[in-house]
Amino acid sequence: MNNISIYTEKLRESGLRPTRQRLKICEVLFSPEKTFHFTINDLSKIIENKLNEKISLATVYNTIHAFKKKGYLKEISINSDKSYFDTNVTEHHHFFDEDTNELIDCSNEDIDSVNIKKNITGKKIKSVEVLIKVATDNQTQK
Amino acid sequence: MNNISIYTEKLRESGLRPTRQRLKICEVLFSPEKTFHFTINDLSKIIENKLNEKISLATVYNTIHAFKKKGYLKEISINSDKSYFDTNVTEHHHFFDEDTNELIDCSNEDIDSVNIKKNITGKKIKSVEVLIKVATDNQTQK
DNA sequence: ATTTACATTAAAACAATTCTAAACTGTTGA
DNA sequence: TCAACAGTTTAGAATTGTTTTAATGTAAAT
Repeated sequence: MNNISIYTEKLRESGLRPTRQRLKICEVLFSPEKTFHFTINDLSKIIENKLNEKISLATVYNTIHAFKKKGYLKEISINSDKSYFDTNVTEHHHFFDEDTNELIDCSNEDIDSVNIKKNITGKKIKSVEVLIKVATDNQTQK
Repeated sequence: MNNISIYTEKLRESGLRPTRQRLKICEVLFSPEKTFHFTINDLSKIIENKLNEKISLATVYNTIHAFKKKGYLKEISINSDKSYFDTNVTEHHHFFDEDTNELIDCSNEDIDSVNIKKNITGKKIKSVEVLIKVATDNQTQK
């Protein structure tokens, strides 16, 4: 199965037809061997610059949201001014570098599993994620 | 020391003069015995309804940001569409109820301390916070 | 081919936040 | 006392990220 058919499959699974624009989006999201974080704006710029294709923002938003809903992408809230998405959809932790505003995956082996002793009555735990804020030593906490 | 002078002190510490409007904001933020979470909009509404005072949004934003900068408030990012602030400025964890969009403090005794085995080179850990998303059992993960 | 459902797009609408410029307030010092 | 000043408040404008709209375009199914 080549990449195009993988992308087509993912799009169909997400309830979307495989159009030229959407396949370009897939190319950016799913061809790199490493997972990564991005904003809609980042993604838009990458497509425009590297792939020489101008896709309207509305299409990008629609596609990203469909992928998120299906579970092919995951949204991460670090600061409130924009949304970050993660191509790593497994439950995992993050470092956030306050100097550079960079978000870095934290491998699950690098952190002991978190033990929660008490839960909210009548509720089930859906996810447990740790955010570790880091900065150079002289930096004050944000 | 009565409340007003505490508020005056906090404002001065944050580089702000104690004006009528700002004291009203302090009254909402710092008089309750329990810490709580709020959005700028919440705060604005509370002041308008309960305290019978209409304060312009710009003033609310400025004051809140000065308090945040000084460390009297803390910003929490849960979802990207709005900013939540917390009057509990200690390092602590949260439950987030996906059914109600409610943010609930998790007492430090209810969770074992998180052990991070590996850090980012050249960086110092500024904070480690856990976010536990919960929902009723039949709910799917967001 | 024609029909139909879905897609793309630019532009408008929207919501949260920030900025601006004018009016206001309180303090200071002639 | 009151003029001058520094800091404040405010409404409204501007900005930014996101969503909606409505017109046009495209592809699949009959």
